[in-house]
Amino acid sequence: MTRGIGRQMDSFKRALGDLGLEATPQRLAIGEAAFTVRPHFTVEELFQRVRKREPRIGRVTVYRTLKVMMQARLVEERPFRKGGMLYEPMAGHRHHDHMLCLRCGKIIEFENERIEQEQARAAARHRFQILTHSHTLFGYCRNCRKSCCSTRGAGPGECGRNGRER
Amino acid sequence: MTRGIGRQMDSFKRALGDLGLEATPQRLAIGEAAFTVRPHFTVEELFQRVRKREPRIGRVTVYRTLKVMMQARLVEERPFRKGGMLYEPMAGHRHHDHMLCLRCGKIIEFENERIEQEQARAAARHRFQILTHSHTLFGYCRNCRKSCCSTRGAGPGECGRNGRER
DNA sequence: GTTCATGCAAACACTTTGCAGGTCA
DNA sequence: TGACCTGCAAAGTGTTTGCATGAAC
Repeated sequence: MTRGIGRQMDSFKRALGDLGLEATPQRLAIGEAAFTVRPHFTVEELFQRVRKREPRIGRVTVYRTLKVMMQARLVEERPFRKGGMLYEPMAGHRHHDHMLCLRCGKIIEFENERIEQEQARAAARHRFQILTHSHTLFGYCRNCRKSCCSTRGAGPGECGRNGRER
Repeated sequence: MTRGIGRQMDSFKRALGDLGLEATPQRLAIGEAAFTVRPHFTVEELFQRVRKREPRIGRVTVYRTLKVMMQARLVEERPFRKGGMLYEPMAGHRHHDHMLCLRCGKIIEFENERIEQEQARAAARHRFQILTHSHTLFGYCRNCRKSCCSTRGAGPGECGRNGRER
């Protein structure tokens, strides 16, 4: 199931038009890859995927196109990892937040309407206009907390190396 | 008012001892600077501040000491900005989350007990053990939303350059 | 032929690593 | 002397920029 990639591509093409940019084969290939690759991807993953179809494409074009897609709000940038962003396509997704396992790197999505409401209320109280937000819980997932230290006080990194750290 | 820097330094010294590390003048200077510099600082800011007192200190030592302080949970890393982390001392602070103005770079702290509760509930539902979390709203602060476009759909960067972007 | 987009290489910013020298018991 | 720590320089990583080439109207 491709969760409406046609519609997402249509939005993308429309966005390109709106911004006065051409729908080049490279941009379309990048868009298609971004909408079909796994839901949280790095630039490098996207690049590798695009390369399979368009071997002559450059990393730079991926960066530039991603920036366009962000402007059009078709993807969002997530500052999960120290070196390098994770990207996430927006369309066809309900809004959600994330739990990130520090050991195995697993990403769990969750949604909570009450948090969204409280968040909006807090912003209103400060006359702050929210454009986007990022809410991420870092810790250990169901599996990793078993095989690992289980006291709350212990910091990550004390249980041996984890999948995402180096 | 220095919000208990003596106590924070004590915790730091204890943490160094616990980790089998020596309380060298460099480490202590970095600790002191970290606890007295503004509440969200970059490595560079901390480095410059430490340098005033200890001109011969190196950037590397700042990085290394910051890592120790993170292990001891005396500071936390915040992935607010694209290139480079922001650090925040923990002790003497009640827990809070952040609103970050994309135009002027202003950081507003807020706390909301109900969000914390819901967050804990969501984690429990997934058997996820939270070590830390990051909850940040990106948008425009009270002042910048006035002098700027005010439609929700417009993305950052369309209103002229902002303070933190380049 | 002009305009816009691409892709290489280089530049850039942040962080980590290798290693020689320094400090202190 | 030995253990640990520091600081320089270099390497590593992710991202952006400069510029010559290339494609499309």
